[in-house]
Amino acid sequence: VQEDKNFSSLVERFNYYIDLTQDEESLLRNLEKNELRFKSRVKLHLQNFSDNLYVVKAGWIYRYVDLHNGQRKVLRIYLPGEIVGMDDLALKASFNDTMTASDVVISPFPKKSLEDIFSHSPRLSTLLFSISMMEKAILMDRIKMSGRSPAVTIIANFILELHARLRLHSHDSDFKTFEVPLTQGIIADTLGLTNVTVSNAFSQLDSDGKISYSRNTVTIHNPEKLKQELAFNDRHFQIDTSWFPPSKINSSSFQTQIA
Amino acid sequence: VQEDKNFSSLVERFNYYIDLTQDEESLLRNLEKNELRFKSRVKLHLQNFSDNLYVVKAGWIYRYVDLHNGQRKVLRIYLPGEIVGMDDLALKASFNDTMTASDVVISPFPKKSLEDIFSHSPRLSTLLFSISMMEKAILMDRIKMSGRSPAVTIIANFILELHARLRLHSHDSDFKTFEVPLTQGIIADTLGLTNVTVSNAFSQLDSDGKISYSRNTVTIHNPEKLKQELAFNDRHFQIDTSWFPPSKINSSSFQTQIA
DNA sequence: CGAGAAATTGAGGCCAATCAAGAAGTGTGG
DNA sequence: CCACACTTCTTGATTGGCCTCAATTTCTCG
Repeated sequence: VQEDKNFSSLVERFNYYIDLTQDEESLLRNLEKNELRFKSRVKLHLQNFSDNLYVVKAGWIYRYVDLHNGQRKVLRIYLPGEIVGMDDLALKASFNDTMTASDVVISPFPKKSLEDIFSHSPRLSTLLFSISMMEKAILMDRIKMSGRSPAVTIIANFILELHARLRLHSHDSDFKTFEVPLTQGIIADTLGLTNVTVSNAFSQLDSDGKISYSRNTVTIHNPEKLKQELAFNDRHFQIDTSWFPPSKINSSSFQTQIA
Repeated sequence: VQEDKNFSSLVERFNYYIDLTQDEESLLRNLEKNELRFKSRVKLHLQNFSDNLYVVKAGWIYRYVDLHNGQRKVLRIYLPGEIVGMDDLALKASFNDTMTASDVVISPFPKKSLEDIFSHSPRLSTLLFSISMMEKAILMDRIKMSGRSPAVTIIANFILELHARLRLHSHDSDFKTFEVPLTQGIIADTLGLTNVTVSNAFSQLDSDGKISYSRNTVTIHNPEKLKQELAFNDRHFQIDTSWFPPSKINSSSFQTQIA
């Protein structure tokens, strides 16, 4: 768990794509000025997501719904630097439940704070929009997979996606081992499979010498080779920033607002 | 096919959510000032989507990829008022193919034009962002479905989604019959099923008295009841606009730009 | 009217779900 | 440090639904 109070997971992530100006950085840091801490495997009884959003500073969080047939479906897993609630931004109310998968630190901020960004920084707005479009492309990749592909392929793709998302924050160029604080049951509910199938798939991937998984630690033995085999598209490294507006901040009232 | 040159499908759609000012309307109309027409069932050899986006003014379009195993996967179907290419906005290049499902009219505009919107109208930017987030929520609904649900349920949900999307443009309060210019093969490729399964599912839905499908015309006999049965979430009617910035247009250079 | 595309219907095989039981891992209090 | 309860993971046998292959009928449009 991150201990540095001044650390901003959003700034780290956004800085990956564009060089943030001081003003832009302030706008982002403004969203992470408060902190909440929670233990692992607890349900978050957050206020309605129509009022607040939550930046994940550290730890893993997931959102799910209970279906009428008794099954549970995990809709999305949130990693550090991602914003819980953004997906429901357009909705007036959300009926998803939220749980922590590990010890977490999150920063709540009111939806209204997004207005600051949209009103004052066209460039940040554009990046925020582009990141969301990228996440949409990833969702489409998942839909591309899910259509009756063999379970082993689905799981392998899922692991590759986690790998790609985590690598943004890793400074290790040979990044192939990471912790996944998820039970196989949660993974199953994410992918629309059963824990039995997930278990079998992992054994097979292991005996095929592709991915080993034990005690919540995953190792992809040859990430590049596996990506090629599965035609996996690593979306996270490529955002087209060529058409972005300049970084000038609109309106002179800005400085006073964030002060 | 829409014949009125001044008709803007974007304005119609956006006006559903907020009352557009004159300036905002001009910004949107600016995206639809050119027109291209294509016949049904043709492949669109458009310029790379990294440069241009396309507003669908009339007709249906779909994008797909050919998978290595010989299967085809339809990634998304575009209806009037939707923008082809927005999903790849963040990508530097896109390798999806595009086909028309019916006779279509589309309006190309350069990606740079989006910058105008982001730079000059925070309120439109926010709406554009919210609509994209709504589409993301819909994608998640599809993922929620696709996890090993019975084929009949998947198909029924798909039909309900089309119904909800089309209703935005229909002024019929008792909207239950509409044309779907898609073959069962295309539907199958959209949902990750086979044409055989789609056919069987439609027969069953028909004999259950829920949905009838013949000659590309769908009738949902009791939309509200079916929505309830399937716990279908109609996302399209509810966008939370409460936190939107005011409609003022930034920068005095705006009027000259769109003149 | 005729040819090609699309939809229907049927038989057989395969993969993941389900059900079930046992093993391994995790956390707690004595 | 161990004992105990609980969760998670593994392994096996059976079942069911969708895919595949294939033949026929219906639709569409020049």
